[in-house]
Amino acid sequence: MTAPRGSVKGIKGPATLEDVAREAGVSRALASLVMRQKPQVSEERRARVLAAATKLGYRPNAIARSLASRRSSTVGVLLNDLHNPFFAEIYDGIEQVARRRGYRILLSTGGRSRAREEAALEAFLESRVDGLILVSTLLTEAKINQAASMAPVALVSRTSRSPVVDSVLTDDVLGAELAVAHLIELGHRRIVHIDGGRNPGSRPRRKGYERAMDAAGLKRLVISGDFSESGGAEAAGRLLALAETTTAVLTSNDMAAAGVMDRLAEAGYSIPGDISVVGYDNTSLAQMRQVNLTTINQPRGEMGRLAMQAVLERIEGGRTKAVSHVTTPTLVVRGSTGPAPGSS
Amino acid sequence: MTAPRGSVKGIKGPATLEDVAREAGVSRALASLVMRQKPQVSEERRARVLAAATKLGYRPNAIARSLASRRSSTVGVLLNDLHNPFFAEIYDGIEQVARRRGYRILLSTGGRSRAREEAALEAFLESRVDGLILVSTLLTEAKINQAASMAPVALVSRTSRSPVVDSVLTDDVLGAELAVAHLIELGHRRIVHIDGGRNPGSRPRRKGYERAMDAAGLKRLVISGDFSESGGAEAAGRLLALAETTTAVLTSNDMAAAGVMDRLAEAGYSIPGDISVVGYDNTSLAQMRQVNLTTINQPRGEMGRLAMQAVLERIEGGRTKAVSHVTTPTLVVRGSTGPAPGSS
DNA sequence: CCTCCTCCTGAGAGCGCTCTAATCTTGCTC
DNA sequence: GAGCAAGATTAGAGCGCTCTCAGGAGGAGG
Repeated sequence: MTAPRGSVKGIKGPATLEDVAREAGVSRALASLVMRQKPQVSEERRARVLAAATKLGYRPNAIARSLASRRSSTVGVLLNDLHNPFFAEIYDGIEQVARRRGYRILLSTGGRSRAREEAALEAFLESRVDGLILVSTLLTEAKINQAASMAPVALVSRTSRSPVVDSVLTDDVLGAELAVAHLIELGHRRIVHIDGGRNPGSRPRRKGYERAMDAAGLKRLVISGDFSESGGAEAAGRLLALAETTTAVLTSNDMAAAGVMDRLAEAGYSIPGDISVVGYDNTSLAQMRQVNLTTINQPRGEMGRLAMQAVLERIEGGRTKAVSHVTTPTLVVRGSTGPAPGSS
Repeated sequence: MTAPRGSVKGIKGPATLEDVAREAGVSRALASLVMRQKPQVSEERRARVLAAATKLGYRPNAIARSLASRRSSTVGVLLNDLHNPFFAEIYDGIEQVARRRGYRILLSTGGRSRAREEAALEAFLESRVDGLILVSTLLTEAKINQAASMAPVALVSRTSRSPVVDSVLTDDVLGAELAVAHLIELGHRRIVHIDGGRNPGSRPRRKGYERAMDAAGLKRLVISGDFSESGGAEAAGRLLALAETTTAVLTSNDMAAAGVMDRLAEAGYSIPGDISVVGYDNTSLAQMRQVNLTTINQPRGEMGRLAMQAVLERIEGGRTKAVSHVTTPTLVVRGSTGPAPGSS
């Protein structure tokens, strides 16, 4: 038994506003006003239209609505990696605001590939999203600016010199400094930084490390890595091969830190007995007791919320001046850091 | 300096197909044929249209296209929890097929709340998605069937008696049996199951546990839990309070297993020395050396791919008979399981 | 009882594109 | 060179909705 679709004659799709209006005995325009909850409709008519809509199982066609109103009420969100729990919480913040304000979210992932991010961006633009949130994107400035000429853009965890793009970031220089200060306080002197390669956010973290090390008069050593577990493990391998005596490692994200810890443990080092490890992001991963990682927290939910709000301010509020929200990172001490060996 | 949008007169938006056609000196219909890569167009005209499109920076309006063609080329994907890495990989599989076949994905998360899932479903339907993939959804059969009357639906990790809905699942009964068999082989006799509460997939896993225990003539003990770390920890707490002597715990997902391990370790038990723990899903979490969890693998990427293919078969192939793909789980032995204490 | 205002209501013109049906070209055949 | 099939191109009618605007219904004021 197939469910009867729509109403009266022949093969008709879902009920349209026209059908509802006819059923209620009013004009299509009036029915439209009711569906959009406009005030200038008499209670009696409103009730009649609503009843008709329910009777016919009417469901507004968002596509037609978008075409006619020239607004899609949709914001495109581009995450570069769904697997990183860091992004899930940013998404939560975005989603929360979107839901409250009646916006839909079109989500895409770049899969850590620039080409795929470009394709996703193009798809967003074709879908005529009203706004765009690019999280830790790999896109070039040029592409971002081009997109910004079509719809408001907010960047998360990525800076931009563009005057037409909003951004939400954490003071990563400070974050890294916090981490290094913590290690120094624990007596560490040989502190290595495994950086995040070309990922956005990687550079300021390295800079914070360098600045803090310089300020303390300590020798810097940076090993290149990336934002993944395997990248961290691989970098740790290279660190071990250097035969440098190191007592602490600052990584540039938690996943990389987990990889580093793996590799070090495998090589027989005890953490934090022999080597202390600090991550970055305070993802759910770091919070797990088995990982128990000292790390730098970024207020992710808040960041997502700020980004969505920034976009909405441009869409609905007409703001045109770029804003940049810089949130403050905090140090979260857990079990992966301890006194430097030999320092009483 | 604001970027000039579109072309000629006044405040015009982005270039339209009409503009392109005019620029190329052909009809709108012809330009449309070119944009849709239809073959019946002479090379000369095709090139002219393409050149005009490039010149004007034309970008097809997906909304207008959807309205006119009555297909959105979009599939809605509802994940119930973005934080569970299990879902990220299913999404990868879905996305991979979607990309290859030219479909967009509209993603929503239910946030583990049925009300929010219902709202998300409604939004999908209003957006006139061509198909729907519900992953481990909390939605009622009635809602699912109603949705299925509007667009093809595929369920992942959730069964349905409905004859109009496709489903992709893992043989969870077998999975749990595999886990129990493994534990028995290691000499365990007192094996407790911490189940997944009302989450889809939880029931067959419990059934597999019960069946395997019965078959071995062992006493069953099920403690209710859920699919989260905190739920696992909490259930482990209740297990400890029972003062039962237990040597092995089978949880119903990896996150819960991590919570269980936390709680047990905190209570002074060594894993797997005193108690063995088995998870379920083989998420990236289980693979981490720090967690190193013996677990049951589900072919997630494959499951996502199958779901997307099933939906496409209905959209494009016109299939109407329901299919149900059952994938085979496998046991992945890691460090969280070992011989039962006392069994040589 | 008529005018002016304030509210409502309904007609109609699109939004940018697809798609069917009709028209126009060509290239062949005989 | 007429006749015609096959291929290339175009006109035109929507898809379902929003939105502007003219016009109608009441009520207050004169």
